[in-house]
Amino acid sequence: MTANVTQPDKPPGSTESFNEAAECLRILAHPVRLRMVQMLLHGRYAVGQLAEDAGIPDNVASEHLRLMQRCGFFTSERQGRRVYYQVAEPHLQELMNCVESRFLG
Amino acid sequence: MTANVTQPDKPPGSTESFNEAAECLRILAHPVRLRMVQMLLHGRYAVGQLAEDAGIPDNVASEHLRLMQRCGFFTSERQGRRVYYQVAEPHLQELMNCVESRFLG
DNA sequence: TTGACATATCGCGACATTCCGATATGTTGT
DNA sequence: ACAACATATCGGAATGTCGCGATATGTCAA
Repeated sequence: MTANVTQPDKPPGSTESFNEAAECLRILAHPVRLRMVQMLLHGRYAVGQLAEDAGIPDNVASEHLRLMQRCGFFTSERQGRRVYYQVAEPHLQELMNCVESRFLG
Repeated sequence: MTANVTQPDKPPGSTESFNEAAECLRILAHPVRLRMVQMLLHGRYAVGQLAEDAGIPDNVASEHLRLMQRCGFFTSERQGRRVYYQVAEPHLQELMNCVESRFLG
């Protein structure tokens, strides 16, 4: 038995779990996408509204939203000409709280 | 006054703040770096130990650690031939809790 | 000083991300 | 049908990221 006195307890977590977590954080790690998440946690917005708020063209906003939809963050719902996005991942609220308390509080 | 009934309250946050937050999350958004943060939140480790734990060469580990040091996550302290890193950003614990509760719980 | 160990740095190729213009699809009103 | 609007998709260019090998720096023991 090799007694390692200094560090006996390594925290658990599989490689696969860290890959998932990292991929999820990578999606979140963009200023425009962060803002969109924050907006959609507070209300109901369509693509054009989010684009205007972020100061970017509509197609770019659409690409960001599609990316976040594909990884499960959002769902979308068409209503007339507009497409409204909404938060689908419950942990986004908690994560955003951490981010806000560090950078916006 | 233009009354927008559906969305009267946009959440606050400057562009600069979102840039900072996104940059910080981008650093965190890597499986090896996530694991290193988790390890260093639980104990005291040197470069070689973290490299072995993650299954990567020492120089690659050193690069990841340097990156996280430059953005304020860690500080380092030489002790003999080894260099020990430690957490310097207090919000890392809270952020890691969020990540763990979502992906490792 | 020499050799072995531990960490850090550099240059480079492979790959991913981001944004843009152009174009396509879907919706509404006339 | 058509035109105007809203969103989505595609190709490509610029930029960034990642991991590697090679090499440099720092430390200890003999």
